[in-house]
Amino acid sequence: MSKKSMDKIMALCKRRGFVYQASEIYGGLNGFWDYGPLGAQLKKNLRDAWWQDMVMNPVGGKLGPNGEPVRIVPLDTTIIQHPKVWEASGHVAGFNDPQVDCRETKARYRADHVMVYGPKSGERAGKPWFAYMPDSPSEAKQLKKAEKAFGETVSFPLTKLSKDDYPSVLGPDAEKVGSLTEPRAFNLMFKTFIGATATEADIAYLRPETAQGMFVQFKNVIDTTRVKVPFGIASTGKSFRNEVTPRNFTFRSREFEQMEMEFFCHEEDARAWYAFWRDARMEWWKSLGLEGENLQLREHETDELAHYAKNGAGVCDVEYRFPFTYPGFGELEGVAHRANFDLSEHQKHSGKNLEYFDAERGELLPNGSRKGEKYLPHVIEPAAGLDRGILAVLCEAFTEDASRPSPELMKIHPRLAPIKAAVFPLINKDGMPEISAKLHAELFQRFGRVGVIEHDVKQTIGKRYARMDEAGTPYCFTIDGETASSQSVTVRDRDTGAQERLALDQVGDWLSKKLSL
RNA sequence: GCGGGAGUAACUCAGCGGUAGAGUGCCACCUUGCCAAGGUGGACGUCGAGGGUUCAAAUCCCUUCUCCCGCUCCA
Repeated sequence: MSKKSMDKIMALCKRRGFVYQASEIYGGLNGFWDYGPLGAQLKKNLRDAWWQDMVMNPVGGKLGPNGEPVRIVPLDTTIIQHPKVWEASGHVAGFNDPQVDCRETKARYRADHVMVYGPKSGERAGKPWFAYMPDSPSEAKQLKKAEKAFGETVSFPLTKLSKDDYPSVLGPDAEKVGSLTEPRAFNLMFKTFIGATATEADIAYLRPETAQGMFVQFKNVIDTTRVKVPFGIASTGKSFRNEVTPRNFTFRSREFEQMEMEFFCHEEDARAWYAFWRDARMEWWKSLGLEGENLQLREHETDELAHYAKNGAGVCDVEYRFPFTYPGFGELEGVAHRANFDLSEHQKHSGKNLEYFDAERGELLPNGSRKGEKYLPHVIEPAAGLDRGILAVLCEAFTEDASRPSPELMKIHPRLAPIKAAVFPLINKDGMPEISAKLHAELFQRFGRVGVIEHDVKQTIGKRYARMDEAGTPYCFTIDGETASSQSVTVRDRDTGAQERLALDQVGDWLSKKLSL
């Protein structure tokens, strides 16, 4: 897959009603996307699949590393939380990524990523600081210059310099000294006001992730549901980030939907649960048709770990090879051991005790019970992007086959396909439309709760098949000249175009089996 | 946010100071005998938006918005 096919995928998404640009008639809005009729259904199907496999019947009934069934409860929390939630989570500080621009090369850098070479002696003697980006060609180049200027050289982060030093910095690829601007903050959280007066005191933020709602309500869930550690809390919902540059179709949007689960366990068990969820989540994406070399599991290197994940059991990403990342990969879901960072921060900022009392731990008492242990559970967090999942499904499904009369088709997994099947009369006369209408009504009645069953009598059969190919409909049932006499129909497979005959009264059962219902 | 390119029908594009066009798609009717077939007719545009120059602007100038490519970012 290449960039070129991404254009075709986007065109198909618009043409068939999967994805539209938000507010399109007003010129669109950068970083915002709407889902059309097919896309909205596809998105619901993916969200439902997650809910089914994470909440209602976690991991398909597979036992956890403790030998017990996995227990997960759902939660639905607000988009706007108390502003202190984001101070506790580190988002107020962490989302203020200061950036520096180079006036000469027009490059932009994150201030905390830029490093500087200076003299070991501390005496610069009018010579510049030599800035560089680690692991870029500028590193060796600047080191050479710095050694020539200072002899013995040391490196440190750019942010250690004071404001007055910036005019003396030589930018990573710059020729002239002093081309770097001072760091400027870009707050990535959407700001809003609570109440109609809209004063500074009323400032609140739209959540940048759903996770914090689950940590904030951890104690309520423990106190009201009789769940015992280990267990999980799961949520789906919209989150918002003022991305500097939304790009790549829906991949990086400013408003997006997450499917997150926080799994709470004892610190000793964190490693086992981390491995369990990492593998389970990878398997889940595979089960939806993202198989093969376009899907990979990547463990993070220790130096790229987030603030909450240092020294943990690990962090990894389930990554998909999108056409626009090819030959690289882009993140679909992150599985992180967050330790007890979030609970301990909320405990600190709220002043409320969030410790869990575990009656099954601690020393054995003479009466056979245990003394119990109080602790802040550790968290394994599988956090998936719903919109990214949709995008991966669309990219994976998109298939070009020049040998077919309809060269573009969407091989969407039957579980996710927005339209599950279509019913057509071969010709719109000779009694065929009457039979097809009846079959459609039957199927609609039976399968309406899992997806759409389409009925179309207009235009040639080839056009109708082609439309269903692009919509990703896995099966088409066609009433033909033989149906009336033999009480049978043909069923066409979307992916192969192959047809077989089925008894008319067996169609429902056949479809049910194919959809694994 | 910075630098480069582009916005004309739902889509792909032509027109580049003088009455807005084509193909595809869409809708209706006819035709139909398994893979975007054919015929006839029809609907759809303040030429991305706002301002300016001109007798006259899709066309020239300015501003702005959006998209694409880089920097950046990670659900």
